[in-house]
Amino acid sequence: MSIKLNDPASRGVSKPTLRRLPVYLNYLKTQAEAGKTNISATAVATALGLNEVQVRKDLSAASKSGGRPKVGYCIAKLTADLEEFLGYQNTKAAILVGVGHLGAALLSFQGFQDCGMRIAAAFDNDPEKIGTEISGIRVYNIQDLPHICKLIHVHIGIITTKPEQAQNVCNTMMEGGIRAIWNFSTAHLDTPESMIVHNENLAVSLAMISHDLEQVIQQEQRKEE
Amino acid sequence: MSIKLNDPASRGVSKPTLRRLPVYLNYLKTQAEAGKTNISATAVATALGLNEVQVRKDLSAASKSGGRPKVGYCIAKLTADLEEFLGYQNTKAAILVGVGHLGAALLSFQGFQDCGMRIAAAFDNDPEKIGTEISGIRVYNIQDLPHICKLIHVHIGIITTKPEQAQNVCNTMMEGGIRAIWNFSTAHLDTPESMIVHNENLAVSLAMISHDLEQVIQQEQRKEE
DNA sequence: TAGATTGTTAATCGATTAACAATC
DNA sequence: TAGATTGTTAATCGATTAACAATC
Repeated sequence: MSIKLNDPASRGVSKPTLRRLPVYLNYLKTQAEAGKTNISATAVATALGLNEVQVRKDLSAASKSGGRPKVGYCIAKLTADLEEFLGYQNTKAAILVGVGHLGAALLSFQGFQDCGMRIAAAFDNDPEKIGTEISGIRVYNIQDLPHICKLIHVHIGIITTKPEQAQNVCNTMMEGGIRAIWNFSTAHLDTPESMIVHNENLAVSLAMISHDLEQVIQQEQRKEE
Repeated sequence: MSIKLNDPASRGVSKPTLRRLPVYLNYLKTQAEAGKTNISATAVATALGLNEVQVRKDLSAASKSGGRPKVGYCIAKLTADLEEFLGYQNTKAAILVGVGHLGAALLSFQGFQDCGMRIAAAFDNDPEKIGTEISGIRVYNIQDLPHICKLIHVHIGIITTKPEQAQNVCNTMMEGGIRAIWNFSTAHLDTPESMIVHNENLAVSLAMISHDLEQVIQQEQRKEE
């Protein structure tokens, strides 16, 4: 295997850059709504608290139209460029397994459409839930997953089950031809290298917040002395 | 200001390391449940698909008891060390604003306790929601936020409102003495440098998944030629 | 002792930032 | 023209990985 999988660098942007692009996109939308038509990389950097060279580099990597000296970027064009780069145009179907509190919340979340994703079906093993609909999305029996997946040509699988069930669900998803897994459970998934796995681990975020918080508080106590 | 805020390096671990620690911790728990008493950094690295030197460095930075050559780490001790390092012992109170689908899901989430966080109160501006309880957590009027915050000595604020309301909520939280914000809205928050802000942006995750997926699919098509 | 494993010091790699030339 | 801004090339910084010495 010559090209590393999971490596966005193959299309010229680093992972950190890729992470920042949606943030720029979001900011551009607020500025467009505020009635602005042009914006400079400098202004974006200042507003978001980032280094301006970094922003410029990011934008020039993802935008094909580019900006003009003294004028900056046309917000409408840049927005379109970023959306194209991020693939927001061609909507990708996804399935979700585990219709608990979090699963149901994601099914009801309206923001995915704008990012080019649509949850086509949900799955659970609870007979009470099977056959119901949440925000217009039908909940199917988990056993039907491989069959239904192949039917609707879906590549993305979202796991919102308990950690104990996650690996099993993951295996079932692979059977159904799922290529990328968005894992909201804490479980580490064992997958072949070709599988894309993105872990959305709340414990990780919380750890960072707690740690930073402790730093700040300790620092303050030191100051008080 | 001599020491950078928001910089975990001040206690000797880099941000990437800090992100991996909860992942190790989680894996250790599964191994303890499986009846193992000792584990080597090598084994952890292999299981999680990480570089073994990286794991060893991470563990030696966060563990005070350390491992023994040929034996590895005592899982129980290492677990305790990591939990202490991450501050899971002393439970931190948090408040949540925005009791929609996602907010309610977080209120019902049982996993926070294990990570040293407890949501003490929730807030909303919807009269239908104010006064109700979700998983035993009372929903208060957003107007009472500053007052209640000062009363219960809380440092962490969780924002699960619509993006339009996020900045306002953020300001109210600062009034109430909140020091760290866990922002689940897409809005970029404008805060003083001393404020800790952690953005949990689903669009960012989705962008990474879509991008990786596109890479893999394009690569396959190239192969088919 | 031999070998597995730890923990550290040095080399490499990649991302950020600084400096600069180009241009409207 | 002058100045703001773009986009790129070079320097710096930090994290990962490799090499190695220590130890049970």
